Amino acid sequence: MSRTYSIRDLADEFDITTRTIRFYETEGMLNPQREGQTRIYTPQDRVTLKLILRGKRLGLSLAESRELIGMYRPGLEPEANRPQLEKLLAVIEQRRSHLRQQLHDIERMMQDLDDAELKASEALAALKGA
Amino acid sequence: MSRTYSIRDLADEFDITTRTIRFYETEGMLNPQREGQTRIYTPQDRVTLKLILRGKRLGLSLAESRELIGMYRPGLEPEANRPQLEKLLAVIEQRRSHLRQQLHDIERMMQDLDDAELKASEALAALKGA
DNA sequence: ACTCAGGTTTACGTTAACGTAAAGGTAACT
DNA sequence: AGTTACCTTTACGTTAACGTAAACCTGAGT
Repeated sequence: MSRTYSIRDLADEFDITTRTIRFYETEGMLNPQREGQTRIYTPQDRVTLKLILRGKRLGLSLAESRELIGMYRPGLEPEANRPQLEKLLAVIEQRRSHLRQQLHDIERMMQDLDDAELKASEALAALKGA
Repeated sequence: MSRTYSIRDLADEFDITTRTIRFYETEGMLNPQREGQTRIYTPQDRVTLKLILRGKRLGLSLAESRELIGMYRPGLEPEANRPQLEKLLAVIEQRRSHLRQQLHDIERMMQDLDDAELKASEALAALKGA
């Protein structure tokens, strides 16, 4: 019922190359259906791709993204066993702490940029005045 | 007057290898003094290194960090010319927008992690109950 | 004199994440 | 039939940011 996407559809929407999408497939992150040779992507695939790219923007490796994305795949061993789940929680906590560190860095960086911008525009103003 | 640092001091403090520090030097980001062969680092150098690493945590390339750090070097052409300053402001604005995007991504990621954590601990609880 | 723990240069190796051809299939115009 | 516009696989190339190893110096301790 729900619509499907060509590889170009997704490449254009997310502003990446088709090569990139095929690469993610060889890395086992996507498994599109085939119509003959041609790849056909479901909305599910599209969501997965979106998650990969979001992770990428945050500096995660593909391997790391794969770990996190694994959790969003329903029906992939619903009765996951305890050790796996516990490891999962650990990963989550570690990731969260990483994000906190990033937030902190961003705050300080923003502050530094404020200072820099101030200095720069002051210097510009001084030049105009001269 | 102010103290100095050996390459090991800095490597230990920031938990990186000496190779990394030397690499940053060949990339023109550090210029320590020499005492014979041996490198001697000033507090200034230490700050520069700190900025490099902060940028790295945020996913900046060394080239990008170098651009930003250039602004913090006092006495390096105090009467910087207009085009340079204007480009600088542009870089800052672009960087700021990138950081905003990252903040957004982090928020959504955190939210997703919240959901995932909930699911995981629910699954764990269910297992314990069984 | 010897060792040893630091430092140094030089240079080749490595990994991730794709880029970039090359060579070819297929469906649809014209 | 020819060209256009997609898609495909295969495979070698590339860049950043270091790792790793070899071969060497050098001052401090024994």
